[in-house]
Amino acid sequence: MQQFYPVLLKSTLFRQITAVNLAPLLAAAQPILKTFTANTRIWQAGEQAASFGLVGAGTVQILKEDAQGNRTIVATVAEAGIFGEAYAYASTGPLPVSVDASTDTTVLFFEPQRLLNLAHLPQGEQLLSNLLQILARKSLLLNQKVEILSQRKIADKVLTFLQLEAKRQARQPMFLPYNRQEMADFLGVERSALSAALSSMKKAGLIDYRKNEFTLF
Amino acid sequence: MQQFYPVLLKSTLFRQITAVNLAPLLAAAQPILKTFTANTRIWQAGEQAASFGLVGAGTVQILKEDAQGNRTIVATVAEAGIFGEAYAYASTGPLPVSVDASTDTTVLFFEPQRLLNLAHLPQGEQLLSNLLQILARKSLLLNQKVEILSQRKIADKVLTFLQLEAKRQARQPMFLPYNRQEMADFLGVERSALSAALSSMKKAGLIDYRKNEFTLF
DNA sequence: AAATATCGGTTGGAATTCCAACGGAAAGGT
DNA sequence: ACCTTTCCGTTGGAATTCCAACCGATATTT
Repeated sequence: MQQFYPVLLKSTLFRQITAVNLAPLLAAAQPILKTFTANTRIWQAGEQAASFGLVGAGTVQILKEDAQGNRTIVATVAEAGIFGEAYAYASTGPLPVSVDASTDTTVLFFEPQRLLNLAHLPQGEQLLSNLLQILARKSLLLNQKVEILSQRKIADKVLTFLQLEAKRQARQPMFLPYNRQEMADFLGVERSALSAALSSMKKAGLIDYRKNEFTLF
Repeated sequence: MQQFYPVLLKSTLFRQITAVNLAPLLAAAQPILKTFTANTRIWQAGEQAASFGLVGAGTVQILKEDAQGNRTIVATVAEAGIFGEAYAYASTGPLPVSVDASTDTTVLFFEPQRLLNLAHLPQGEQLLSNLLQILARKSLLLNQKVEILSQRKIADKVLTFLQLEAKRQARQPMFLPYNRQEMADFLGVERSALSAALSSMKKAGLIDYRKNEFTLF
């Protein structure tokens, strides 16, 4: 377990926890450590998620599989990231998504209710505060995504997206961590339609861009 | 304050808290009680939300105001409901929405970090568990909304929406708490286009409905 | 009961987006 | 340098949605 201390200390869940307090917290939290080889399933949609995972090493992918068997990557979680926390604390019904190890992976599984008992330990409240912050920020991000997807025209989706992104990065021009296809997927539109909308907006003087570097006027 | 005990006891925040434990928890949480007359502003978009509110009496509305001054009702919060918890615990930037009292209203404002100190009190952990559950379930609801809005065709939005609703209500037929206009707003489409899609889906034998009573085949 | 308002389905043309295909530019591999 | 792959803008026709308008049915009001 000690081998994962550096990863844990840089995770959002253990943010601001000092090294000396980490061991007692972990001793009380009693995470279960499991390893997975590349391209194996960690959780299957339909299971009950009684715990949530922290990626100690490797990378996992959250997948949505529709009735026809089409796979969609919902999210990628890298080292020090956590997954399943919303399902674990909502404790409502089976998982609607599956989780795969995309590389050789080690996951620390935490029992949600056990973390609540840590409040009396040194920095136990910090840990709970981190957990609340993680869930709260996820809600805000999803709220923003809903706001974008609620726009009916591609140009409006782009503008809403860029306005939020400009606030987040607090600088112009901004660099988007997406290529056109990924950006189109995020906005819920066709890549070619997005390209057309972007060049028309550039022509109209609303925005400027070159590759992933965008300016909003 | 005692007058609000019945409301608090039926709120999701104090769910499962017994009457005898309520007073000590409130004494430590020290919510600030404020009253508002109908149609007055509680929070203005742009402010920092340092606390979150629990509606002790009345009803409040969460509003989004765009650059042109158009108001959109994002949510309505009734007695015993809470608002602003995600912004309070995310502690990230100014409010993107405003909050109005739609009737004469009393609000209890809680300091987010103060609730973390309650863990050692009787049922203090229950309170934190409730808080985590509230945030977690909000994330799941938003996830579902994103899933619906990501569908590009109205028929697919309707099907996704009805499938999720059928799971939630666990019975057929199901009753939707929306009229057509509200349903169209929720799905992010035009009312007339929704009506057309619904009747075409009924003709195709995919669904059946009469007013708000829907069946999914 | 009559008048009024609300709600939901329909319709037709305009606007928008999808979809498949193509091609040039850039990046990566051998 | 050559080949291959990936990325992105463009194009044209099909499909879908928007938008305004209209209508009948069903409440609601007076």
